[in-house]
Amino acid sequence: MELYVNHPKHYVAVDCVIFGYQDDQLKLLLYPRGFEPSKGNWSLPGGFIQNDESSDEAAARILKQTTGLEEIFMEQVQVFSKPDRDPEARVISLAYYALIRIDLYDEEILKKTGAEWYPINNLPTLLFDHKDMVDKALSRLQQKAGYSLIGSELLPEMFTLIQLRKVYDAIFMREFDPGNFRKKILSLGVLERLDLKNASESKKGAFYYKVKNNVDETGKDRIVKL
Amino acid sequence: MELYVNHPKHYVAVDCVIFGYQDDQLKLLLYPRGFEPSKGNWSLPGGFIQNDESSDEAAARILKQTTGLEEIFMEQVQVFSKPDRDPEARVISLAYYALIRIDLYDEEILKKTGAEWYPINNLPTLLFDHKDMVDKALSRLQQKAGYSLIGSELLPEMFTLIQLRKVYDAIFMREFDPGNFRKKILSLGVLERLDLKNASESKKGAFYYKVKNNVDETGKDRIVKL
DNA sequence: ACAAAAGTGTTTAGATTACACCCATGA
DNA sequence: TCATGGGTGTAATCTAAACACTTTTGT
Repeated sequence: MELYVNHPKHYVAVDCVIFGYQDDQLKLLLYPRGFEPSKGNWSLPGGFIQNDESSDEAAARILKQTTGLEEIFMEQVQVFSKPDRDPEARVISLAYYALIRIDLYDEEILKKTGAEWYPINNLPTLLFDHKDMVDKALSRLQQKAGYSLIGSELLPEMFTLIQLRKVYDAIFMREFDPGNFRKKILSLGVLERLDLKNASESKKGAFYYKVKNNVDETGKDRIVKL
Repeated sequence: MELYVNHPKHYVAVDCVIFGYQDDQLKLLLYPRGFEPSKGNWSLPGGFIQNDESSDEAAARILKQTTGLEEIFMEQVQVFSKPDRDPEARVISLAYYALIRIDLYDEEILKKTGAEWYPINNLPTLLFDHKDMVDKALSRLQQKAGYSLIGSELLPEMFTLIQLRKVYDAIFMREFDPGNFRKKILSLGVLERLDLKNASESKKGAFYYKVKNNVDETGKDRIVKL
């Protein structure tokens, strides 16, 4: 049919805000841009949506290519579409964010591509409107983390409540009260305590927990008052 | 530069979930689809993003075309991009939602196009994935209305607290306690009471209120516990 | 024994909820 | 005056926040 034929087509890109957690800090995976325009700026990993894939699939593909990881939590942020946002061509871009475990990240890729993990509080100048994408992605992450334990995606399968609290400290850029945080999280009923302690970070040792299977964490109680 | 040239281009559409409020109900503006495929289904008003406009501008343009209204509250919902969502061609669609006053809506347009206002609880079969768009838009609206007085966009500039409560009843599909709702809303400090009463809906008459100018309503207190 | 981190308990302030009650007015 | 919605007040409950206290263990 000829219905659509009078309308323009556009390049549609996906850019990924990839969050990791290391050294008590929330970090972002960035790539050096090796060509003009804007050579020298850092950029979010991205790519173009192909004919046979949805945007979710494109985002997963790009994440796989840039980190080696699959089956990762990802979520749409929003579309960035100012006609001149990329001076080279009209590109409509859809931002995603992902939460990954830096300890699973393939170090080889870092070396090959020159990618780096930057602390969220100390980012270099970013390409185009990528800083806006990061800001929006962070506020989405905060929102989501406010009513689910999504922050645990940044940690290994087993983690202590202290580790989890520090992740939340990093995500919300504030310090949660240890006692209150523990009580609040446990009251959600989505964590399972293991018969195993982490002895490496203290003398007494802290119990490991893991997220219960088959638990729909969202829609339950609020973790952080927003 | 030839960097992008190997990648496919796509039609990018904007579809608008247009909410209105009438007869104590939340309603949706729908268009009859007059041609195949899916002739007879109802559809959200939509259009294609042009070369010189952002998606926000496209959404505003489409809203203007279909309702005659300008400067309306609109917000991105999300992208729908399954490769086969439109059987006719690969179309990536970005859903928006808007809140308009039905009383300002141009009746002429209804007659010309066959458009109709449908109660949100009693929708006909919708085109493609438009039902998903509506569901997602509604939950975004609820979320936003949960921490701002955005619901007042559905009412005239002056409204009584009873009218506002009924709008919130419709948005959240539950009944708020009259006394508690009133206290909560007033405690936000974003409404200004006028020296004017609405005598048409009761003997005693209820004071009109309006949203204060220059007040950033968001980020304040929560209205509805989610 | 004691320092240091893990974990528990207590107290207070504030918010939410349910619901009783008073007020103003037209018929 | 009385029925009807508009508007206020209050007690019971729940939650968040601050912070003191107890437990465990390596040195």
